[in-house]
Amino acid sequence: MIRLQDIADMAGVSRTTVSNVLHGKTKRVSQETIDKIKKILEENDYQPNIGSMMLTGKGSRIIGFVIGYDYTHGYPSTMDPFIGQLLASIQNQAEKIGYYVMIIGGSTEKHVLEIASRWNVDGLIFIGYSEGRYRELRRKLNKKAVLVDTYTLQKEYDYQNVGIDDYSGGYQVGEYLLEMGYPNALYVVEETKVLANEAVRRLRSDKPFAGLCNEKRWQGFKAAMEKNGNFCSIRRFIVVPREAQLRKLQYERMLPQFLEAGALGFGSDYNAIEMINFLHDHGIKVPDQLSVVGFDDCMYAEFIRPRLTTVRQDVLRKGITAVERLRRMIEGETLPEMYVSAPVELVVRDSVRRRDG
Amino acid sequence: MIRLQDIADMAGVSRTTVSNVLHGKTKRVSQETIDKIKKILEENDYQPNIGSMMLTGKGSRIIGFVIGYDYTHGYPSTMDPFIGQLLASIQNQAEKIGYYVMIIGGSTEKHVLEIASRWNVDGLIFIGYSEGRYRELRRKLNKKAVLVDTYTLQKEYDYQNVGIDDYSGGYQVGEYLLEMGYPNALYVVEETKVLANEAVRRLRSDKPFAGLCNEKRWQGFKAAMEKNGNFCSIRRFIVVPREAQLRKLQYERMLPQFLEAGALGFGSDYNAIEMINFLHDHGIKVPDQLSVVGFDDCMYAEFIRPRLTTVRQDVLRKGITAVERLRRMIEGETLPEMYVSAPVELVVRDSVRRRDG
DNA sequence: CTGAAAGCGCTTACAG
DNA sequence: CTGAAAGCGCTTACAG
Repeated sequence: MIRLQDIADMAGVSRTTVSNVLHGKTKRVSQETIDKIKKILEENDYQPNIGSMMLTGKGSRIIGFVIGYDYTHGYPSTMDPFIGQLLASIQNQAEKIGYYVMIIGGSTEKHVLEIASRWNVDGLIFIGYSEGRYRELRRKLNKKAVLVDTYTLQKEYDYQNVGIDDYSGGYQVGEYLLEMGYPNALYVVEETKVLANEAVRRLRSDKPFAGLCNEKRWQGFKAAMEKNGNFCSIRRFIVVPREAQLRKLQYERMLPQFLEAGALGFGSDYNAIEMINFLHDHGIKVPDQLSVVGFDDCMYAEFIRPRLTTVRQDVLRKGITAVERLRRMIEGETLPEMYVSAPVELVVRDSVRRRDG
Repeated sequence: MIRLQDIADMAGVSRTTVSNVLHGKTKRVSQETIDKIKKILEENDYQPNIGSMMLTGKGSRIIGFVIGYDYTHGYPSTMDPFIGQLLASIQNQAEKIGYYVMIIGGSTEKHVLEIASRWNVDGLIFIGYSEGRYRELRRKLNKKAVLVDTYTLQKEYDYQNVGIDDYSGGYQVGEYLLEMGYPNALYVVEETKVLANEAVRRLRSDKPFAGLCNEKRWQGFKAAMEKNGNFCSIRRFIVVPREAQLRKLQYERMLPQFLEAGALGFGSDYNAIEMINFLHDHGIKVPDQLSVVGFDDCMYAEFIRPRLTTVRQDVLRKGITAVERLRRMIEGETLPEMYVSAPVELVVRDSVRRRDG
């Protein structure tokens, strides 16, 4: 490794001057010296030692990617195509702007805290964190942060939310199913820690609330269903267990109810695909006997037969935006808006059939 | 953050002594002092500053996870369920033993080199690297390394390969298809950089070779097909493009050939699933008209209809083993074997039908 | 048995 | 306009 000292030697100046040029503190350095040093820096592809940077409190250029849940759909989270794609996108963008991504298994706050302070990360990106959980952490950790797919009520400017317009996504699903003749369609979502606790309580009271994306989706769905003056009861919001076996059991129990409703909106493609196969195994034809809509438009949505009607979100863009916003915060900018929501779009394929008469 | 100095102050000793206790250099420290210091260390949950550790050349506790390809199946690699699961497993295990995982987009060697030396990583885990590419890197970078799913011919002890028994996997597929009445089955694999270049050349000459897992699988497949004295030509090894559109074109072109063969073994579940749907769209029934076998047993293998017959590999275990071996190398152990291959097992489901007569 | 001191590669307030 | 020196938190050879 080439050191600052080496550069200084080559240029015939002191380390101080090189450092000053490096940091743009060039007010009182001659143009000649600047040019000379810059050239040498270039030629030698100088990279400051990270250990030193950390020690001198100049940040680490590390972005911690905190995954708030260990398992989704009963599999390790990073297996989830959505998380995988998001991570790919974040990693890619970070690399482009000279940051490094360190993965933090975020299931326990203590752990996040420990890694973040030990590594002196410059910023954090959270996925799968509720506002409450984040605030808990926030009190003990003063870092720039971007939350992905978390909805907040309070207005604060030390963190940001990057998401998609989940409400609109849910709304589009609701509207479409209504139009296709399913005024009693259900909305099915996999349980998260949040949903399992406080959120459900708040949901039951039909009051406005914040939480994870799935709840927003339901709210949109509900609003669409109610647009002609009908009431869409909270009972049509079905929360199913995270564990695959238990989920299957619940599906079996609720099958008559599903068939009566005629159509199901899902919070994820994964669950929608799972349902399509579950129904296949029970001799029930999709969409002839039951219509199904997903969310995400993951790569398997086009694979499954019938091809899945779903809501497309641009995960790659989400990752890029998250990194970009975080970078700006790290560099000291104050961003005007708290939320960034990318638009979503219903992709109609073959898993919904218009109800007769 | 609590510093070494703070601990020393509390114990009423010097930093040196604390450091000595920390590193087990306790030959000439009184038991009393040791106990006292250890207790304080515990109580304060002391964690040495990483920047200092890096600066004093004591390693970084970083494991670089190098992903050798940007895209698989035309999607970002970390979206691939296999990579995702492997990453999850590595991350988990690393966290358990106090290491940290940094992702390195490994498509260019220069980049890997730069990050590895700048961060002074303790070790590297490579996925999707050919032996040739790794050796190239190896000359400029002296780090402990574990290669996942790369097969090597040379015997060296400064790196390790962790894989599954791909040969056996291919063999099991070949044997099964033979037994089910398909002596002319084909083996279909997605192109990699290696396959596109040197390996194909070597393959054509039917000589022994090293490369990525897919080639081993084909070798096993071929051996099984040849066990009754028949010859299995290299022409039955079909390499298809990485780009989805091109792949589809090739499938269309080769469809008559596929149907004549009656059965296809695939190098990955992804490609097998893709084929099942491709066939569905062309009105061809699986397994009635064409039998299909996958590889990996990913979570979608049970989802697709017909459920996919495939080779199961234990990806989680692979990740754990990779980290464990790397740790031992980092700690200075010399490991006796170069290869670790986990066994694989054919999982028979519904995508192969016995050929009549 | 224990501690003072030098050094890792950088930054920055300060002196010239 | 430029550089000598102190300091970040740790390790380690060395002196006592």
